[in-house]
Amino acid sequence: MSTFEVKQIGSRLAEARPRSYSDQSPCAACTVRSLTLCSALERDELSHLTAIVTSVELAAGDGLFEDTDDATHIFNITAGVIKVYKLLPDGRRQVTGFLFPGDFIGLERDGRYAYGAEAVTHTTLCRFRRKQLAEVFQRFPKLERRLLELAWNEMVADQEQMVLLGRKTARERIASFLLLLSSRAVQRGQKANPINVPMSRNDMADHLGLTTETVSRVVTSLRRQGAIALPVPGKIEIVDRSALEEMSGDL
Amino acid sequence: MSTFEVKQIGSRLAEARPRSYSDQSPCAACTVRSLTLCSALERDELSHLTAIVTSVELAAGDGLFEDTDDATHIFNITAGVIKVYKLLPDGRRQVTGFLFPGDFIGLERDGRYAYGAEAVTHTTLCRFRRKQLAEVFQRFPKLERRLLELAWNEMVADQEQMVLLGRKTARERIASFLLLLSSRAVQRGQKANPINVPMSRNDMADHLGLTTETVSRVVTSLRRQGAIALPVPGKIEIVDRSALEEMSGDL
DNA sequence: CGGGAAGTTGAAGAGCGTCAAAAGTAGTGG
DNA sequence: CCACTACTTTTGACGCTCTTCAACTTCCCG
Repeated sequence: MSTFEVKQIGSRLAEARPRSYSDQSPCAACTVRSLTLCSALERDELSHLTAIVTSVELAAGDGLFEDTDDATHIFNITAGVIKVYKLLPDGRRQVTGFLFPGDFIGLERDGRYAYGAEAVTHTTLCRFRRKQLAEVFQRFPKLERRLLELAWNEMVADQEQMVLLGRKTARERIASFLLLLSSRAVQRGQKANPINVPMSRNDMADHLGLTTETVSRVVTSLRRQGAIALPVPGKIEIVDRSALEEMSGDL
Repeated sequence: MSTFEVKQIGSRLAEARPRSYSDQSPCAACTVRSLTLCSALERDELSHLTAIVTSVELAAGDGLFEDTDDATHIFNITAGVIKVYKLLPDGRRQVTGFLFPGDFIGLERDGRYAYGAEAVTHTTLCRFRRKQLAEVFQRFPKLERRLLELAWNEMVADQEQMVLLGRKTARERIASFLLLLSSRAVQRGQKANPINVPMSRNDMADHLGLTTETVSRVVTSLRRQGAIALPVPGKIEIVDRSALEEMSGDL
């Protein structure tokens, strides 16, 4: 399946039901509302958002946008996992973040997106046109305050990631990353232990400033030493959490 | 001079003239207003900010706050350079950013600062109590919008830094850093060429995920190859900009 | 001047990357 | 249901960049 093909699927869905939303108010049933922008509005105010929102659906591997695209929209993940990345001209890639339900995507720089974004798993998103969202912001300043909070949270996470990339060893990076995935799962109301790790070794490597081979070796080493277990591909079980925590370098 | 001692100096200045500000409106004469939060307000509205602002002055090497301190204030640099950093328990340090006039400091996490902050050069700052600033925000939502813009700018910069830390070689990191310092100087209305590099090799290293020795070696190498010159300590002249740009990896 | 910090330079070593190949996994079509 | 293919992951051997450790030099500030 080509990336282009599934992008089309996403687009079709998007065009398919822009209006139905303002009637049904799907946001009222949204499971991640408390995590995201929309928590700033009361139930009866949500219609102002539903009126301008559009649903987008992506299959695993689909691109959402590239950093060369005009930053016309902002997205909000409702289900699935998205990776955002930056490329160097020679092809080196840095995955600057993995985003989960409730997270916002669409950082802009000079009218273009500040990064590329691609679905790691099958994903659904809420799509807002920037201009329209700005109008709603005019009416509800508390939305802007909420967006500011979300931005600050992300900046705190970015600080941590810089420590990881600048000062941690390969083993510390993997341990930190697994613990982070676990705690983020808890934040979203999921259980902490068998961690969902839907991204490939290569994506992990590009996120942690390593190579696939190193990630593979370290993960194997952690398994052999009994800190983690790999029951099925895509899931990692934390067997000895305190060992992982010590290895993370943060303690 | 101990860090504690100069902190006292800063504090004394801060207490010394909290009131004089609302009379004189120093913000009206502020040279970096266009870069910062205050650009969101008209001249006659500035009094609402000046009423709650306090001046702080730091000598080079002084700490502004540590990540264990209660995040009671937000600061705005008016002159000088501040470094913000995070420490690992074993002492490894990551300088997550160097901040210049117009930049904001005081990111919070769970009521504490998200990082430590220390003056690189002699520095002056505007200090706002968070609670009081929040009240002014209530009245002028456009301040929040401006803060959101500033936060987004910083997030864009953080993305770049992650690429640098995760995927660039030592040489590319140094070249990128020097070019960034140069372009940031231009943003603040200074000239691009003899770059002010007030931070120590050690600070640079901790910012770029390297060691002092490596920074020193690469800088020497760049000088020998004629890309840069070191007329005086603390200044670096870009002799061959396009060579630096090629070396940065971004082109 | 003089003493301590900052910066430079050198030699040796470690950690991670690179290259290569094998093993495992998933999707496809007969 | 199985075979075929393509991709991902794992494992191994080797090499290189950057770190580490150490000594020396330069630069400040008293």
